[in-house]
Amino acid sequence: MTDDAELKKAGLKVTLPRLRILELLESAESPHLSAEGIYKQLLNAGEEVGLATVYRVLTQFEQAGICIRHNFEEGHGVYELTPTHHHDHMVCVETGDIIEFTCDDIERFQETVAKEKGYEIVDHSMVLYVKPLKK
Amino acid sequence: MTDDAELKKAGLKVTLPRLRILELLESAESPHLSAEGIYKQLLNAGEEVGLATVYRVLTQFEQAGICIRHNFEEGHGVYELTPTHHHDHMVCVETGDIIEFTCDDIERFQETVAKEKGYEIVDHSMVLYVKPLKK
DNA sequence: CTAATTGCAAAAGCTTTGCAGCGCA
DNA sequence: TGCGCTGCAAAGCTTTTGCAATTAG
Repeated sequence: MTDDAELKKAGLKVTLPRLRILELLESAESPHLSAEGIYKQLLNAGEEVGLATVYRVLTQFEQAGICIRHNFEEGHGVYELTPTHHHDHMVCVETGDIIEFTCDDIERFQETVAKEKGYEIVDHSMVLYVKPLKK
Repeated sequence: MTDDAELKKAGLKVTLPRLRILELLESAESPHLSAEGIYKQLLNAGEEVGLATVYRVLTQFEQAGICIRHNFEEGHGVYELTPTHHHDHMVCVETGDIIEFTCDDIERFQETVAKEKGYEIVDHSMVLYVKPLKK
């Protein structure tokens, strides 16, 4: 689906700020971006956009299911395109690198443990804070 | 260990605000408290304390290992006494209830998956957002 | 045309910090 | 006594909101 169609499907008018932000999220270089980061990249690229618009668009994208927001312990939100396949994250405490991973076994145990307590899972967040293994 | 000794061990002078905050954290009724929540409880109890002091004391407690801070997706930090036995949390999206749970199997898989990526775990946060099972 | 969208500036919410005075050891 | 601690007020950060001007459809 084109970006254009994606926005229309979400009931959003196709505007330049929205297209640019969507493109940034889709670009492979930095799949995890903060609002501030997106704003700065747009400014550097010569786009005229307000920080408030970035926040508004990201919120709309999130509600439309286009992207999701993480709250790692960094003091600000981090956005990524809604993954086709669910995954979780490790954050390297030394480099700040964000590593994606999946673990079906863990998911299965999460379901089990929730059921034991009388609940069903709506969503979950799992972040491993890690450091590189010594060689 | 007495509260008094606990503070001294952390290199902190034994003061009224610190004792009161430590008592609140230890009280079984509300093991998960926000800075604001602690502040209000102290005011209601007739204690004279500043919100800034509550934040400072909680930060000191955290650095001393007395308590830990969680960042659930509520827009503010939540503190609890450092658990003797590690556990994770479920947050009920309907009632706001916080349920503690442990799952050794999950912990084991986390170690494994981190090692596969060339890292070792420093810390982790796992929060399941759940809703009650329909009967 | 007209409701949606935008940029700017102001404000809001949580948390931290500067500072002068107070209090524990 | 002396350094740590406290309360208050002010400032910092991320994020949200009000508003008038602009724009997509």
